[in-house]
Amino acid sequence: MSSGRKGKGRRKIEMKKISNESNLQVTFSKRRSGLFKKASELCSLCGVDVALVVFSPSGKTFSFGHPNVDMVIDRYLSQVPPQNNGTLQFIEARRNATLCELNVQLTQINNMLDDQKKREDELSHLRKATEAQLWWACPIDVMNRAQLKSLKQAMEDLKKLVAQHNDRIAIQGAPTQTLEFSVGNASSSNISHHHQPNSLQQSQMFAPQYFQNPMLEPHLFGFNNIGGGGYGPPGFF
Amino acid sequence: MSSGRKGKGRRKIEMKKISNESNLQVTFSKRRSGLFKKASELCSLCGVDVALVVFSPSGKTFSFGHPNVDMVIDRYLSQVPPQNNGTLQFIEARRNATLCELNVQLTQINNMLDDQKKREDELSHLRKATEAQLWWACPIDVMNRAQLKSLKQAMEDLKKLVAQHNDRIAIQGAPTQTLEFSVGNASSSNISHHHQPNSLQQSQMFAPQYFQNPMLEPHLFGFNNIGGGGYGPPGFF
DNA sequence: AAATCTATAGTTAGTCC
DNA sequence: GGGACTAACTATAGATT
Repeated sequence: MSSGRKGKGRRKIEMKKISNESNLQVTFSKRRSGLFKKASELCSLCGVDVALVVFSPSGKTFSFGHPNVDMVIDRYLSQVPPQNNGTLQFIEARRNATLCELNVQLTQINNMLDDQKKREDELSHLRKATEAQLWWACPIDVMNRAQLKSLKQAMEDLKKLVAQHNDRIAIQGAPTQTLEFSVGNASSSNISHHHQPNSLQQSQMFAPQYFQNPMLEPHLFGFNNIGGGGYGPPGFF
Repeated sequence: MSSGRKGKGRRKIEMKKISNESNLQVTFSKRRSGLFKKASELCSLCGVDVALVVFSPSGKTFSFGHPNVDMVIDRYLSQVPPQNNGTLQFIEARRNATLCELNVQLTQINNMLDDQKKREDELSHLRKATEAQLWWACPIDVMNRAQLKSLKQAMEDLKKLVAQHNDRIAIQGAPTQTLEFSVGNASSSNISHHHQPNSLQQSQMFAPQYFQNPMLEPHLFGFNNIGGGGYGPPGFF
């Protein structure tokens, strides 16, 4: 009774995507639980703000936050935007989604203004005609026309601004089933769901992951030692 | 070899906020590392999307995400809004903060447009009247001038609003020190920093935590067993 | 797919640099 | 703050029900 007993108890596993579907599901559940527990413990012990969001392989959403997810996300988002470069520029994508509506409205406004301008022109024309007959008419209408012209210019500038702005906009949709549990003090648990018929969006391929922080010790994770292509050398952890 | 040796090695700790400052700091660092590692492992093993954001007691931001934090936040945010009811309605509070201003501006713009339209109508009316009967009438010029003038004013205001609007969209506030590490496959690591002098915003008091998910087993954590007030019974974990 | 079990892999509290 | 150490403590892979 010494060596052969390798079949029982925890065994080390390679740190790569689990191929066995059902195995993956089990591991996901267990580790998800562990992860959320750890996060909660970190809050409890250190009283820090934490947000954790996990999408299951089947597209379900799990999240935890102290004081709550959105608070933390907000805090996070409010400090990231300055980093408008490259990868992070889409940060406000969703924010801009609504902006898109605003742009639509602005466009409408522009259209209306154009119409107006047209009518103004008509008016101007008419007045001109009138003026032609009224020798004592004042030349102010010329002034008016000039004003209208600059006005139109202004509007065009405006339009350009909005267009630029619009370029920055991206949108994506897809609601998901979500459910909340109040944890800890049970004062304000609220539960709500909505449905989302969308199927899982996980890519089988791994996209690169990012650590973003001032001093997360990469060496602790050994990530800086990774030479090969995978997520990490087998058994690294 | 039995009882006295309590001084060395890990000891169980109560699951409540650590009072000793420096102790807390150490624990925070260690557990933060562990948490991020676990999160990363979950990604590696199950290939799921994860976002994790942690604010240190001193206000520093640590984050991890697969494929990256903002992607996941975006996904998360894009599914929560439909749930506009109750507690969660404030979800986009901050996000909407800026949007709110924009809406105010739009409203103003719309109002101005309405005014314009009204004037348009007046004008149109007047023109009709003029056209119909008084080809020799002069007063329209005056009318036109006044109306056009105010119109121009309106447009100028509008332009100003839009300009402001644009400024605000470009960027606001508070850069933060942030650093990213690419994890796993080292293809697109990008690193960037900036500073954030903000001090810690943690409340010493714990606000309630929330779990938000479809089936995160609360009993696994024992949270549903909590009768008292705290985060959990001492030694539960 | 979830609850339980078990042995073990992995994490971390306390302490010293 | 970070690294190293040790001994405990915890999480969990795999099997079972």
